[in-house]
Amino acid sequence: MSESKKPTLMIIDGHSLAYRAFHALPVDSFQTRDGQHTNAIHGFLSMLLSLLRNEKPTHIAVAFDISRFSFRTRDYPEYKGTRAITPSEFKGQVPLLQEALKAMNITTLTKDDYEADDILATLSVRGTAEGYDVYVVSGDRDTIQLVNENVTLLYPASQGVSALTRYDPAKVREKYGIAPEQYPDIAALVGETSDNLIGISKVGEKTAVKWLDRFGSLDAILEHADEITGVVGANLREQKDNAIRNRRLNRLVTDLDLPVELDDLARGPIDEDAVRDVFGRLEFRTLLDRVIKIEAGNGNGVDATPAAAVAAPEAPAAARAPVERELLDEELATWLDRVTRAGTAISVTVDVQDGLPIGFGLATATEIATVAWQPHRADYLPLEEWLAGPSPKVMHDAKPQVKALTRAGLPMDGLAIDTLVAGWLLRPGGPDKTLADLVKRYLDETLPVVDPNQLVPDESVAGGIAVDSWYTVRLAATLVALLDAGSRSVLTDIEMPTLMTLADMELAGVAVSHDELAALSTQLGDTAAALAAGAYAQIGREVNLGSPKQLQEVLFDQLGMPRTRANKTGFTTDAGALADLQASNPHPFLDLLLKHRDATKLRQIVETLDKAIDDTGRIHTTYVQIGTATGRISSTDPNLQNIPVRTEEGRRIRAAFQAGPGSESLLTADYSQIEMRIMAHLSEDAGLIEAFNAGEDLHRFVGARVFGVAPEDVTGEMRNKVKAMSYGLAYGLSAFGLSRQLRIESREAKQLIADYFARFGAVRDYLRRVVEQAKIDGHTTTIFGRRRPFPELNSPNRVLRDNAERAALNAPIQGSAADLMKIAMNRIAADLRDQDLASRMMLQVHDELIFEVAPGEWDALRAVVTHRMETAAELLVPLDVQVGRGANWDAAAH
DNA sequence: ACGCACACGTA
DNA sequence: CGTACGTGTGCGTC
Repeated sequence: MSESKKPTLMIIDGHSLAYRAFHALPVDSFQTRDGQHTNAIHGFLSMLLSLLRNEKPTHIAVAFDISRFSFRTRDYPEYKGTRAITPSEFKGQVPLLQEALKAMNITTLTKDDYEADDILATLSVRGTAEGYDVYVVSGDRDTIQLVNENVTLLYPASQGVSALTRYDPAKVREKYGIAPEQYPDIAALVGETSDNLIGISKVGEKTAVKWLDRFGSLDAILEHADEITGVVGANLREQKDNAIRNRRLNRLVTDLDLPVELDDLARGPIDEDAVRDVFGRLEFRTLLDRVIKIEAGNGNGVDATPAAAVAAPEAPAAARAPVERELLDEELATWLDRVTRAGTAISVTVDVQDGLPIGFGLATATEIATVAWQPHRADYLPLEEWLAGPSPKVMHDAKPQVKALTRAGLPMDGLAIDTLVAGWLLRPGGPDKTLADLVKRYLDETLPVVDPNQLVPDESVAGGIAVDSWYTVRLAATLVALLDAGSRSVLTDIEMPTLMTLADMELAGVAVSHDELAALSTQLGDTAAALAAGAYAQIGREVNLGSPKQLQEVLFDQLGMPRTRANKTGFTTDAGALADLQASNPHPFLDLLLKHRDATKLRQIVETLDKAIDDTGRIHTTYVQIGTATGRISSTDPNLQNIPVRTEEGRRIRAAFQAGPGSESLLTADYSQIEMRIMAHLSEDAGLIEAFNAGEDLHRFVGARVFGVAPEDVTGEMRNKVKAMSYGLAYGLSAFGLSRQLRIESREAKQLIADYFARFGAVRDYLRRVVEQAKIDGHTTTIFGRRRPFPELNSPNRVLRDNAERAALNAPIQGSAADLMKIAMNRIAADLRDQDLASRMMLQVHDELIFEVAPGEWDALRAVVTHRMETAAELLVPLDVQVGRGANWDAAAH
């Protein structure tokens, strides 16, 4: 009757748990006198001893991976391809751990060409067959499939290895809503980031479970894929190969040929001498005592520790941050002095409230501390001096913190690493937007967060700014190790200075006239209302002109117009299609609708801008430094990088951006044809280089070559054609696209491309080369070393691959231009400081900068700006900068 | 309240 | 079937 009569088999995934321990425990705090790191061994053994004491297995084995290569990587080379390289501090600990296990008489198992998980699966099946209670201990979610009435999974809690969650079938159902054996079907659909298995787009756990409930299995889901509606259904049909592959790879092998029988795994007496020897070398005194004690309890049946029967949970090991202390008065100076002298990296997190600092979290890898801060208090002087000095600071998402410090009159210097930016350089366009995201991905831990709704802080959750700092400083080390030299120099030489520059620009803001915007809004509103009334009169009823759905009814049903290009919800009503309709089926409604669209769109922009004006009459955008995959910055809240310029009406909005009080004018400076110049440089095309060195109109020069006429004989039409071609090149334009844009026959477009490349062949060679090299490297690289990964270049899905190819040929061009501009901005900002100029950089629109000119500084500012922009890099062609001056943004354009 | 699709502004 | 973004609206879903 008693369950304890049944033998208990415990099978542990050694690599996965040791690796978790490695990240959970500070590596610096666990080393022997001669420098051997031991944190992974310590964490693993500590957990093992708890398991032995609490679960009392009669049989036990620990499985290890032999290498990162297995039959799965042969099947799918990208399998686990995104895993960070194993740190050397970890690798060295594995053999020592195996030695310690041997001394404890615990069998370790490996199997060539398979993973530890497969060993776990095989033993778990055998154990069940032979009547064992089985415990599987693993940090790999794939092992959930092994759970059943006889098999329990012990899975490390997010924090590290000190707490294990017990998964029996009921627990699996509670957590995932499915039976354990269904888990691989879910995982196959959703994908598994840590294994680099991409699932079905837009399908998360919820959707996958819903489908599984409806159809019963992955196979059935795929069979009935046609019955699933909407975008996810389409994605499923398109990407079903992903799911099939994932399912193939996440199926664990249960019939491995292993060199042991279960009987061989019975626990036997430890080799006490060997244990003393190994533990002695590892300098594990406390652990040695625990091993001996457990052995005593195990060996003769006399339990020397009755308390163990109560099964008090193991005290949490150091899987969490060091104990936090608050630094007061002179402690602060002493602490900073000691830590700075030791040369260890310091992370600081500024507690920002309402845009101002109210406290600080400080951390090294082994210590964390908090400091409350109030203005004008002498006790904080050491901290303020440290902040203002060059001592290297490690931060996460530093920009808002730097801004808060600046507002409080605390300048900061010495920003060494922002982990948010470093993570972005590793995976630009990736999903990691927060500290928690990065901690999860790179440390494989869960960032503790204090629940802000909790009135009484939960003491068991060690969260807060000091803990954030501790995670940040550990993260920084991992990220820097993962960055290649080029990316590291981009981080240090370009991005960190840019962060400081952007902080100043955001604080400066730009003066915008509310009066002008208000007048414009009223006028546009009136225009829109009149246009709408006219449009309604034309169709004899009122519809919502902003609703594409209703417009489709009007155009195609009521007015009987020919159908336009299809989109997901029917037929497009975009401006291009409406213009085509107007040409083929003229109708007053179309014209009124288009004009109404223009007016309402502009009014919407005006309204958004007006709302963003603060009480000093300025708009402060937020630049998102990690906002793009190419290296550009983006702008939000409001976006000041898409202010209209092409139409007369639109330029009236620009005119509302003005030189603020106390300044004499605005200065705009932009790079002319920056991307074409970069293409000339990268391709080394002699013709294109000559075009830029000749100094005449680029498109006229190119047109003359392409059409074989003298430059003065290049017609406007010829010029337009080559202009479209030149711009399209860097985007991967096709003959089809070119013919559509220029509204010419595709035969003519093909001929134009042929003629173009006949004269500028090196450009074509370069664009091909970029893609080929990216396929080999897996990434593109800018002139300055910025990388963008392109895993989809080798995708079997042609749409995905073609899209990736176009993005890949564009990335070095757009990215190098972005690098250039950032370098120029940083140097200009430095010059403004060094020369004590009061003029301020305010806006950046990718290839354009806008400054507010302080009285009397025009000449000095113009000189600095043009010089720094022209010399940001030495290319094979000159960099041309156009400068304009005016009372507002529109007038300052040239 | 939220997410998606559309449409459209910029370089 | 041309790259890179952000925002507002409508509309279906929650």
